[in-house]
Amino acid sequence: MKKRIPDGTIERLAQYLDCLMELKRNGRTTVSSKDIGEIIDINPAEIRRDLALFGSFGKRGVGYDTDDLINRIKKIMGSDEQHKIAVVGAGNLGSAIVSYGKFKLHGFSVVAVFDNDPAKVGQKIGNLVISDLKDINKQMVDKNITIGVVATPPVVAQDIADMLVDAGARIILNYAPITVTAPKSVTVHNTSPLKELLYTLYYLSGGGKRKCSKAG
Amino acid sequence: MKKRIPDGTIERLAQYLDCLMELKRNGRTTVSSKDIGEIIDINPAEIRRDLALFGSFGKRGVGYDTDDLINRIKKIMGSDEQHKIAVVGAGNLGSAIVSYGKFKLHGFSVVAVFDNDPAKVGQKIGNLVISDLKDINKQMVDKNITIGVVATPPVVAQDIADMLVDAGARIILNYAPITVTAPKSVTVHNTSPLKELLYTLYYLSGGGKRKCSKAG
DNA sequence: TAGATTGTTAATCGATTAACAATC
DNA sequence: TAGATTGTTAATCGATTAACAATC
Repeated sequence: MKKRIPDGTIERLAQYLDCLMELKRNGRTTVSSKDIGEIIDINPAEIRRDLALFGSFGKRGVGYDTDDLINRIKKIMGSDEQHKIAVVGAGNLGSAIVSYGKFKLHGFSVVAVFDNDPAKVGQKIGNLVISDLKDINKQMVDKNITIGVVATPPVVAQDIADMLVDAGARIILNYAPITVTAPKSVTVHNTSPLKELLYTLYYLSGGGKRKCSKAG
Repeated sequence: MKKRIPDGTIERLAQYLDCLMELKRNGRTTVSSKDIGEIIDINPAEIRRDLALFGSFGKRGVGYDTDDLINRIKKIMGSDEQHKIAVVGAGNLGSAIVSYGKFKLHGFSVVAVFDNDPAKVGQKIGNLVISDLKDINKQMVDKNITIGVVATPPVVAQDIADMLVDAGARIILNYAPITVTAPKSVTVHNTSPLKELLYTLYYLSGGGKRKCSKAG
């Protein structure tokens, strides 16, 4: 099982998981690669091949046990464990992320929000109290937070990312409209509505026709 | 020039553009594929190959004229023209998107925000007045809006997407935590913080080490 | 001219798909 | 047993990289 895992496989795994959880809610106890493939428009052979990279989870002639496969994929992705998130920036974007409901389903929970605006510190988003940015180090260490979300204006985004890394973040998810960097040991994901728009735009302006739902 | 353009090329084109605009701000009037490649960590041959799909924009022995290449790529992507955006949902997420500063640089402008909450209609986000959702059709047609952004709770996201399509949207950018669909003639991009997190998570939990900045 | 860098062809690499024996 | 579907190998397809002649 020490094969190299393609990036594409990881993206698809997240899709399979989403699809399986939906099927589970609908009461399906067993699924085949054909079922999944039809729903998310992926070749069944590719699904089996992706899964085979990690082991052999199905029953020939039958398919996969929905529950079992969900747990397997969660284990592979690491979303079987609890992961704690700190959000920096309590503006509109930060508030939206804190309130985002689907994290819990996948073992993520936002346990801290920081801002440097004294007017905001002490206020609440949902039932989470906004903390002063200067407490970031202490709180992240105390609460064992591994994921940092940057939701600040672009000028300070890199500084915030650095602070998060110093405080022990292993993943940085940056929503500020600028690319931030971090040491190799930290996984940085720079998201931006702009990139997504530019990407889709090409297909609008005569470029081509296609299904469109990339990770990210 | 009627080659099939790989999806990867389109993603990279957006990266090149970002990089070139940065270089331009720094006063660079000429760049080589090697320069760009070093900055964004992409093989120079791949950059030249990507560009060659659309024409021949450089000077041998010299490189590319920064301004010229920016304009070429903008033209290819369609971001040389003005594109109008309507945002549905004037909550935290919608507000964040409306306030997002980098759109203008690339020819996008948010020209309408809708909500169905009477308390919000008439209020302002920045200097844009929130309109009643029932005016969506009229406004989108009148203003010739082609891009619709869904920033609503998940339960209504699909309905909103349908309304946007009816009103003439050619691109739907969905930020609600559910997958929405649309007719083939419309490009849908479903974004979700969750997908991004799941994707990066794998690399945290022992999966692998990598640079990480996919489109979207 | 000598040096640099393009545009493009050919070689490599990796990912997707088809096919099928194994087996439930 | 007959039908279905897996796991996996082999074939296909596409994308990346290396190499280099063209040329600024």
